[in-house]
Amino acid sequence: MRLSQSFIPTMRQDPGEAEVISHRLMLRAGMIRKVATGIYSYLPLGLRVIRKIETIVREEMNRAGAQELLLPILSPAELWKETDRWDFYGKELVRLQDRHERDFCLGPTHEEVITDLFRREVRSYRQLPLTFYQIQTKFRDEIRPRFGLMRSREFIMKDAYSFDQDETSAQRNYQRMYDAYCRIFSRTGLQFRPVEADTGLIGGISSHEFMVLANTGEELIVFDPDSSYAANVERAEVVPPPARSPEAQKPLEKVSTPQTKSVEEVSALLKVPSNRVVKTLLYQTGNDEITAVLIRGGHQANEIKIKRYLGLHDLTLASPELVGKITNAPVGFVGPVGLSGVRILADHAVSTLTNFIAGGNEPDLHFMNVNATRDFSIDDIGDFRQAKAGDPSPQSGSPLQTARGIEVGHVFMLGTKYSEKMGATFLDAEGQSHPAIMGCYGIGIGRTAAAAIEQNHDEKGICWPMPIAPFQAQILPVTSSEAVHLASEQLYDELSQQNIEVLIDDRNERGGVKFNDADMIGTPYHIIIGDKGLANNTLEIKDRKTGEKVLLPPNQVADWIKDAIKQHLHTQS
RNA sequence: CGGGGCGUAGCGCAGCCCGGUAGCGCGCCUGCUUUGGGAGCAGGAUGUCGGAGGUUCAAAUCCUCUCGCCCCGACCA
Repeated sequence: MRLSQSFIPTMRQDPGEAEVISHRLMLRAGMIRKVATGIYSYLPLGLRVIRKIETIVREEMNRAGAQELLLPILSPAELWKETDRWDFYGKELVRLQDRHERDFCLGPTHEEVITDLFRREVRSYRQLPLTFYQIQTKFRDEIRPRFGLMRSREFIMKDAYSFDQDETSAQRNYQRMYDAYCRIFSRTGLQFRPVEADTGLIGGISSHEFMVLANTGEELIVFDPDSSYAANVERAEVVPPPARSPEAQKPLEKVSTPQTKSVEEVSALLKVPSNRVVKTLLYQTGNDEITAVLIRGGHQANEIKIKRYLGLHDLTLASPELVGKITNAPVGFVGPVGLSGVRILADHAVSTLTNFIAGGNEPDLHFMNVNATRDFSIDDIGDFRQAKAGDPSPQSGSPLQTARGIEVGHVFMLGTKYSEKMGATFLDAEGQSHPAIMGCYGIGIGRTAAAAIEQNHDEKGICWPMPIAPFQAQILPVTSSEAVHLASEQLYDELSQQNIEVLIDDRNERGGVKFNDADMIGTPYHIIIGDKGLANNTLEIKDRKTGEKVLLPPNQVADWIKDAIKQHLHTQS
């Protein structure tokens, strides 16, 4: 392709609107332009990357036995009402009416539509298993779209849905998708890690997220350096600490703690390590129901675990007013001693403590030497805190490490949630009717492109991994002599004929401009053609990522490039 | 939705506090010279100052309302 005739509007300056690297570089390299918050146009260069990722996804989905189809973007409210998601999905679901005032929504995901298709068409276990996928534009009216394609409202997603007749087969299908995802992300050339993920209220079976590792990632994951264990912190299990031989219980004591609310303040004032202080969080878990959760100092409550334990999908901390009503104390002085009419949950780490410090339920008061059972009673003990670096791995016991990641894919066992509600059943060999067992599997295509940039860039621009680079090689005629022009055109023809995706910068620009644009666009190989080199009968090939330079006679360049590309595509698949 | 900030030329910004009719850099157009890491000189074009209303002889500037955008917290591919 000729740069002079291409619409690749690069920007010299950083646009003010963009904060994260991938967003900035996508704008500056002329890949995308914003239309409205969280809504972008894909310009030619950006679309090429999107298409490359889609191609890899498509190939691997097909290889895994999934069949491509395309569902409508608009879907009727009736389907969503069947699963209660019309109400449950909330404001994220964009609703609209047609001219007859019938309700529709823009599909944020397609369980309802695909399940509807299934129930209309599939009757027998002989037709199973089935896995469908599509690559389609989704719309979710995100609370806060940001970071360009990383979290947009309109986005391209590959979503797949599997239907199986029994657990075993469903598990096999899940594994097949899991493996396909591993191949997909390996092939994109990205560093990634599958991690155990929260299954939410649907509960149970399995869910994994695929994280592209990047310091700017929004997700925090923990992993075990000595085993395959890795999990989203939201999900990561905390192993209960070993029981300690209890200290002798000391008498309960009141201490005055004016103005000391946080665990840090209390531990500083009383000169006691923070791991002997217990914080008491009050959650409003029903209209008239309050649940207290006890977490040790230095630990963080994990609301997802608490929600799961309580079987709730909303959990809100009690308001300061409410806290005052229940405890006669402001927030910061709440404790379990003397707390009445409140269910008390304790994290494992709290349950093994003796003689700890807790709020006194009066202003400016704490208790010392609190002991469960003697001073108050715990209703339930469980895993209610967030895992952190250094916690023992559930698999090997080694200290867990943390990393940041960008969630680019998610595989999820749905079970029969949708098939039951929507009556998507089949008849087994005995003529018995069963709901199909479903799984769903998503990949954010645009987010994958963004994640690739987060992971592969330097101060000059993008360094695309070969498999998803918009072009494989870029020719930079860097002086304006006729000889350079001829050599460039000749090489361009040669590479094009060999099906190399080559971009030639045939603009009437100075060398510096071409160098900088090429670096920003991030084509893996730059072929620099100038009078200096031609005088020695050489062209210069530069590896964008490593900066390594190779000088070669013009007639050897095409072969060299071809080999290099082959190697890149090969080693990464 | 809560908190913070910003809307002035295609892009990045100054001007606003203290009202007097809009400026800088980059880009763009023309010409000449240049041409291996964002060229030089000369000339030129470009603005409903986000929108509406108000105060005033006079509003980018002050007041009210509104719309849009960005950043920080609760969602998810």
